[in-house]
Order: sequence, then structure tokens, then C-alpha cells
Amino acid sequence: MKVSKMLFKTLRETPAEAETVSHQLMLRAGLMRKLASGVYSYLPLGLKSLHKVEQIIREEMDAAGAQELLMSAILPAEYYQESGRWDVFGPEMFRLKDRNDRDFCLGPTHEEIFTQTVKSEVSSYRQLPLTLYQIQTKYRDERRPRFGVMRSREFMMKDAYSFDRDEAGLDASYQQMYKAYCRVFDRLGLDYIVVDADSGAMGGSGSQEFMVKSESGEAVIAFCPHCNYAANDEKAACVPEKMAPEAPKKLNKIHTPKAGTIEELVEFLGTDSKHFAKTLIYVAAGEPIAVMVRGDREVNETKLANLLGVNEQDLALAEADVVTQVTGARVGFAGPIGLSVSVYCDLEIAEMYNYVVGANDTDYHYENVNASDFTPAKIADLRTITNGDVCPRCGQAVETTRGVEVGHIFKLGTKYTEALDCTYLDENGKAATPIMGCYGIGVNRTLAAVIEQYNDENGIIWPVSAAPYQAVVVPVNCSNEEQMQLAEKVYNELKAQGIEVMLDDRNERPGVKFKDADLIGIPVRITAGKMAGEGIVEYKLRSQQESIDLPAEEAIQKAVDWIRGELKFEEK
RNA sequence: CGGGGUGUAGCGCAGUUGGUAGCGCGCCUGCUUUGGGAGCAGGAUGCCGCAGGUUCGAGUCCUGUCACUCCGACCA
Repeated sequence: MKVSKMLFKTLRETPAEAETVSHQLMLRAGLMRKLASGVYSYLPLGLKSLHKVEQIIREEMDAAGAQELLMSAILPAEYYQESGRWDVFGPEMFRLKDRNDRDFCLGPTHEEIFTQTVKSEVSSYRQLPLTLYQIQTKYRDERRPRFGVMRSREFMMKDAYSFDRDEAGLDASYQQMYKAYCRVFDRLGLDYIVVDADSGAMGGSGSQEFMVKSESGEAVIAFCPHCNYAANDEKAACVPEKMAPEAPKKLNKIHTPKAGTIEELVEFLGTDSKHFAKTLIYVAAGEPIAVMVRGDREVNETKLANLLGVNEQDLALAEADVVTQVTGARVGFAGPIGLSVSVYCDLEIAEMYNYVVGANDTDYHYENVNASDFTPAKIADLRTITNGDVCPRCGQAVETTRGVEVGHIFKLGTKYTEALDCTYLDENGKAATPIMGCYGIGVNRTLAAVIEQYNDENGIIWPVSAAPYQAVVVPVNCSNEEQMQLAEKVYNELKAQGIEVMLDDRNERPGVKFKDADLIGIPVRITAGKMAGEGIVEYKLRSQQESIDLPAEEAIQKAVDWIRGELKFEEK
């Protein structure tokens, strides 16, 4: 493609709205433009890269035996009503009515529709197992769209659904997808880790997330460099720290004026935050409860919601007036002793001796509290793992990092097949319910994640597998016949060898063309300049500083070989 | 949804005590230039987010509203 003919505009300055690198670069490099919050148009260059990612996913899905189909984005309400999710999704679902006042939504995810399809198309065990997928737009009216395309309200998702006869079949289908996902992210050159995840609202028996390490990731993941344990911090099991046992001292109520936070208490009493227990008042599905963790720990609301059997949306820290009502004291002085609501304790509380808690009395705490002083409703793992914490598998120190969730795989079970009454006949002629798995990849998010990991101060550095064009040919001066002729020759020969190449034939000064080539991150650059008369060009990779002068033919061959080498994928 | 911030030309921004709107980049024309975002000359572009109000007069003050964005609770 000749650049002079392309719809292509780069921005010299970073748009004020963009915070993260990938967002800034996608706008500056002219890959996309914003239409509304969380709604983007892809320009030709961006769409090319998006298609590259899609195609890699498609190839790997097909290789794993999944079959592509395509569902509508606009969906009738009835299937979601049947599964109960018409209500569960709440305001996150885009809803609309047709002219006859019938309810529709823009599909946020398609478990129901795939289940419905299998229900109507599959009737015999001979048709199973079956894995179906699509690459299609999803709609979620997010509370907070973020970081450009990282969390948007319309996005491209590859969603796959497996249908199996039994658990063993599900395990096999799940493993197939797991491997396919690894290949997809490997081919894109992403540095990712697979973590155990909370299955949350989706239900089901197991799930893992594919996380690309990035500062701008929204999720926190804990991983163990010693044994490769990795988990989302919502899920990561915490090992309670043993404290040296002490003989119980006498319970004592102490005056702690204005010391309503752990910091203030540490200051006031001059002891370590490990000797305090925080008591937090939550409201879970309308009911106030208390949760205790050690003073230096944080409550893990996902674990708490799971323990209580409530949705995470129905769980929140209590408002100040509720706290006062429950404890009889100002916020900051809650404690377990004499409290009428259920008290849920983190495992670590059981390891503590002679510690300090709030006295349910403004400006007072108890010291020398021990296990016998109150009766918890339950003792469970309720805290959030932190950097340096103990690995639940091998006992060494874990590290935490931020990650972008680019893929998620679930063992779903029969939640949807049962809800929608999807059955097949087994070899005994009896109706049976297929067991499902579901598998998602955020396509746009994956693209953004690639940029997050491949950039420098000059712009994007595309891996060949995701680059909109593999090479760019730059004539330094377009009004110079020799340079222009050589550039066109190189361009045509690269094209003839199947290389996706652009010719920057704009009548711009070379600096502009070099800056743009760097910004949009084309992997190979071939420049026809001063030595064009002798047939010499300059060969340079975006990922490297140095350039070399070569006869045009050699440069072409070198480019072709390098690009093919980069695309060849070796399984790890 | 709670809490901050911002809305002025395509982009980045300035705009004083209220007096009829500017800078840089980009864009168009011409000439010169051509190895890391060129120079000169000329030119186009604004419902100052929107609606009310105060005022002789509002980009500026008041009220409301909408949008965008960042920080927290959800997800690919």
C-alpha cells in the first residue's frame, strides 16, 4: 500500500484523554479514534492489526478442533430470562425494544444462545463432544470504561463453548482450549501467566485467567517464582502467619482517644500493627456482619462473598450510621466482644495472642484479647495476599504484579444446559444434559496488551505477528528519481514475495517519515537514500538501534527471511 | 454508583478587574527545501459543551444540565 493513498494520520501530541501507554499510542499512531466513552472506531491501520489477532485466534481454535459460527449481537430477551441473567446483568446490559415493544439486548456474552443452538441442533450423543466459537462484538454498559480499549463498552470477543457428555470429556475440552490459548498468546509474543481465578458469578468448578503482565493491568496477581504457583489476588489462598504463643493476660479496656484507625493506634500505643485485629462491619445481602483480620491485612471481599454465599455486588462495607447502630460507637472502634451480629474471622486471628480490638465504645479498645473472649461464627481464609506473603504451595515468598486479563477459561457445568433444558439422547436412549465449558479472549484488549509490552519512547514496536504491515519502504526524497525508482523496486519485490509492505511515497521530509514509521511500529524499514544510485539501501529493524547498508537485493532477501523466521512458531 | 478533575479551532493549550477570542502544531495555496517531526509568504477553520439567569454587555459571574476523564466496588 502506498502511504499517499492511505487514510492515515498520526498525532504529534498525546491526546489529553489517554493515560496508559497503549491507549496513547493507539490514538497517536492513528489505529483508532474515540466516538464515545468506551466506544471506538478502528481506522485502517488499527483494523489490520485487530484482524491479525483475530486470525491467529481463529487458526488456533480451528487447530484445536473448535468450529466457528456467528451469532447475532442483538438478542431476544427470552433466553436470558430463562437462565435468570436478564435480571442478574442489571444495568450492565444494553437493553432495547423493537417496534412491537418486545425486549431485546445487545449480547454481553452468549452462553444462552450457544446452549440454545446446541439444544436445537444436537440430539444424539454421537454429535458430542462439540466445541463452538465465534469472534464477535460484545456489549457491556460498563460502570467505568477505562484505558481506551482495555475496558470498553463494545469490544470484540472470541467466545468458545464446549459441550461434553461427562466430567472427563469436559476436562479434555478444557485442556484443549488451555493449550490453544497458550499458543495464541505465545504467537503474539506476550509475556503472560496463567492464574487460578475465582469462578464468581459464572458458577462452575474451575477457572483460569490468562494475564499479561503490565503496570496498567486492573488485576493483581500473586505468583511464586519458586514453584510457579499463580493466582488472582481475589483467589490466592493465604497462609496464616504463626505468632509466638503467649499466656493469656487479663482482658483490659483502655482509653484510646481519637485513635480510630490502625495508624493512629500504632502511634498511640507504640506497638506493631500485627498486634491489632481490625473489625470491619459489612452489609451482606441486607444483613450487617463483622469481619476480623489482623491490623496489617486487608479483607478479601471475593472470599468473604463466597463464604457467605452472596453475590459480590450484594456485599459492601457498611455506611457510618449502620456501623454506629451495630457497634454503638463511632467508626473505628468496632470489636468482636459483645457484638450481636455474626463475626467472621480470618484464619490468622486464631494465631494471635493478647491482641487489641475495638471495644464497641467510642475512644475505647480492649487489650489482651484472646480466642476465649468471643465466639466467631466462622474462621476462614478472608484476607488478601500481599507481596512477600507465603506461597500456599511451597512456603516461599510470593510476588505480586499487575496484569491485564486477556483470556479466561471456565468449567461451567450444567448451569445453562439445565436452565434452558438442553438435552441429548445417550446410547441407552435416555435424555442427558451436556456439561459445558466456556472460554473467552478479549481481542481488542489483547491487541492493547501487545502494545503495552512492545513500545519505546518513539512508539509501538509490533511483533511481526500483529503488525499492520510487516515492512515499510522509505524513499528519503520523493523528488529524487533514483531514490524513488529503487524504493518502488524494493516495494514491488517485497510485495511479490508475499510481504505486507507499505511505501511511504508522501512528499514529506525524511524526518517525518522516520518518526511515523517508528510511531506505528513497522518491524522492518528499508530506506532508499544517498546511495540509491549504487543500488544500496539501508536496512533497519524497529526493535534494534543499528541499521546496515546493503545492496537492495540482499536487503529484500534479508527482510523476507527475517519476517518468515519471526512468523514461524515453535511450540514451547 | 461514590469521590476528584476538565470542557475554548482537527490536536495540545492560553484567555487578566465582565468589554465582542488567541498561541503552537496540524490543514489549504505558492516558492524554496529533503537523512530524524523544514523555512518564508499568504490563507481557511470557533453555537467558548448545552440551557437558563445576573448585566448595557458573559468564554469570564450564578444555577442547572450534559459529556469526557482519573481514583475506588465488577469483568474479556
